[in-house]
Amino acid sequence: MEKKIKREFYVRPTLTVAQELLGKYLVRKIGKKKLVGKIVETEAYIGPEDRASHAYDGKITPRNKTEYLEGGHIYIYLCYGMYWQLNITTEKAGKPECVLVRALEPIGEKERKERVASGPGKLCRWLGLNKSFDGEDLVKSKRIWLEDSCGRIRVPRPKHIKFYVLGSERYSCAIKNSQIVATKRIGIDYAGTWAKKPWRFYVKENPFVSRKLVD
DNA sequence: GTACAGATTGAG
DNA sequence: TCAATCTGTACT
Repeated sequence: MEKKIKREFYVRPTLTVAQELLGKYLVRKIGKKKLVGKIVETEAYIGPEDRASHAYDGKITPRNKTEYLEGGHIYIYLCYGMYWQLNITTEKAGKPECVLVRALEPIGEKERKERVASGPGKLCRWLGLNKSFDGEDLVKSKRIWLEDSCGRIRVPRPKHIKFYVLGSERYSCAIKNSQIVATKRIGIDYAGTWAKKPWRFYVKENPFVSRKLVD
């Protein structure tokens, strides 16, 4: 039933993963309820060379150590003292590369219209993510993972109903190349020439991308 | 121990 | 345009 995305997907070049993550479904299970969102915006952070990366110059600290895990793990940290930032590691263990998930299009009847996950901080707040997810393995976790499609969505329900399915609508999972927009990354102007790299990717004209620099 | 910046957000 | 808010990191 569930088709979790496997390790091989993540253990690849970061720029490839960052683009192919667009259109994938992030599933978060909280008790019996599931929250699902389609990834519509990402940013790539590439290892010791990338001045904007927390692993710049090979730095390893208590905060960023999970960034060095094998692809498919979560690296999460607190920013500005109040917002968590969800990153998905890529490449082999020891390579500190990751993809920052910046925005989700909520899937489900009620949330569908609201921009509750349009921004890296909002997204973590919506999904209830925090430090306890640092190092979590998306390939094995029972509380958060990714899927290629979301044909059947279970949504929060009254207790007396076993569960119900929201429509039978199937969403396409792959975003065509022509639908992917690449821009410079947000909030890292201090990174010199690295700040200019077009390593932010989002789905063209999608209303759920984060507020800044929308099309 | 103390200082300070930061991969943000929402209100004004 | 700006303040909220606090951890990690660098320095004394």
